[in-house]
Amino acid sequence: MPALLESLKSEWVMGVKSQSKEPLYHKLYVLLRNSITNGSVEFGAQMPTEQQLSNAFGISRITVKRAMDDLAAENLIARQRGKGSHVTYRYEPEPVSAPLVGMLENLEEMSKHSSVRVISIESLVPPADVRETLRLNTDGTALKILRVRSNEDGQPYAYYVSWTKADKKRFTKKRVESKTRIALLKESGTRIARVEQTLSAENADAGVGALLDVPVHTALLALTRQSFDDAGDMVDILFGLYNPKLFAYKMVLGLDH
Amino acid sequence: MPALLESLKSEWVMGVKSQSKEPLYHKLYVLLRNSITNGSVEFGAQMPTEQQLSNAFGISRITVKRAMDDLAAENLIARQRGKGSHVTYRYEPEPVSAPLVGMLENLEEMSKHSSVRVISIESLVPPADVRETLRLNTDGTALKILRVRSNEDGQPYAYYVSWTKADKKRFTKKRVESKTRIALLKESGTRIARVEQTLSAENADAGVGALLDVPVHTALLALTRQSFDDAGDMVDILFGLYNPKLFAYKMVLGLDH
DNA sequence: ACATGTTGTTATAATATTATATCTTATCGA
DNA sequence: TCGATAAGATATAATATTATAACAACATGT
Repeated sequence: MPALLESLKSEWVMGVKSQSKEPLYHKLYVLLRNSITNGSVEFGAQMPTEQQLSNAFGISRITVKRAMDDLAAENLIARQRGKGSHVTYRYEPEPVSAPLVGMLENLEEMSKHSSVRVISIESLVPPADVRETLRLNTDGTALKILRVRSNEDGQPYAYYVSWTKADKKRFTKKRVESKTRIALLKESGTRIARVEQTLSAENADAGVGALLDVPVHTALLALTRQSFDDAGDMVDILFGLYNPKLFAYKMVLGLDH
Repeated sequence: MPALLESLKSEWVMGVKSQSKEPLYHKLYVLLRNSITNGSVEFGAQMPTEQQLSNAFGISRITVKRAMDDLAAENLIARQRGKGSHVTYRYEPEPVSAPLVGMLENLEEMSKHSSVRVISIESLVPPADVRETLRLNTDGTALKILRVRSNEDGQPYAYYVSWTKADKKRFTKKRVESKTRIALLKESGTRIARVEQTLSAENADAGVGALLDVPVHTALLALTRQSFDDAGDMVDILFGLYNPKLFAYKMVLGLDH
């Protein structure tokens, strides 16, 4: 038996017993995918045949085929009748990314090179943590705005949820897409005097994953920005999630000591 | 219609159209769960009844029931015939990240409330990307240090990999654990004049996950810190991964305009 | 006791998923 | 051209999932 097949079989008998519930074809798919993406099987090399895997693992060829088809659908392998399946994925030790860098100083600059799509604007009852900090109008609602920001290539890189203590009239879709929320607040007489920001990280859920075009569970850079007016009252809170492949937060510090 | 139900309905019509494929009962479950865990519905409050949700959302009561049953199975609500379903989950406004650390100014402060464990110190040939930016000594090696930082409760919250252009003699395990790397560099005559930091996010792999005591794939706050001396040469590069549950990066900005 | 409101139980139809077998077609070397 | 290797196509049986309906049982106020 070829060394690769031997190695896979060994992993298979381990993995099958531990992880349960998932269908066979999917467990096999994951196993094979890992062997490709971690470089165990090199670019261009032939995968074990359906028959080989079927025999070695004791499952039907069709089930193996299903897993292989899934790999092909992800463009990890190319399949051909009579020839076999060959790896089309090129293993790169470290895919270096050159993300768009945002600095505090040039938030306006940033918006020049990107566009915003407003998903929704609604007056809703906010979650308790927001409700507590934001002082609310009589009906207990605030303006919830969902937005996605994309770069010049049309790739979405940021997802925002904001809660604003403001009038719905001034915040039409059009206006929000063309101006910053801060500017709109200014119009209605609210001046932002202080901003607190917290940077953290969060996993993408299905919804955000779809909007930012990243797989579920991708690590995203998370920003919470609380804006306060002159009186020290919070008038706006923004939660942002950034695709780290496309956006990173850079700062330069000068030291004296 | 009650405000809460109104609010939920609004979210429902949004979410159902965008997110696809998942079964209705699960989408509803997620929607309701969020409204509970984020505190929109308070502890003890009565949930909308199955009939109400069924009518408002245009799905069968049984499907609603399934979602509610799932909530009950998670002990988020208690259900009772004739009475209704009531929230049993107590919303806690989450004590915002314990070590809230700002910038370089209070790095020393931070180290007072935490401890460092050095995993390894080695002179190695760094990977290509590090090697390029760091100007190296004759033998082409740099000092690679792996560390884990824990808070006062012994919980590990940061994992560091650093590459330093320095003498191994000065960087013994003991010394690294008691002093900052910056201070040690200072001793050897290297003064840090400028620092560039980039914040991003990264998924925990198995190794880091074990060290930080988080599940694989947890989103971690990722920091890259490049330190430059007077001459503008980079003398140190640090890659840090932080558990966002225990550490967040906070900054306060005053606005003039 | 009874009407009303609310969840629990049981049954069921439609569809999707999972794993299999059988037959077909393309590739390539002898 | 033939035989050995591969993957593709079609069919199918057993389950699981999803969404529904109709009826039963409990809680509460009048």
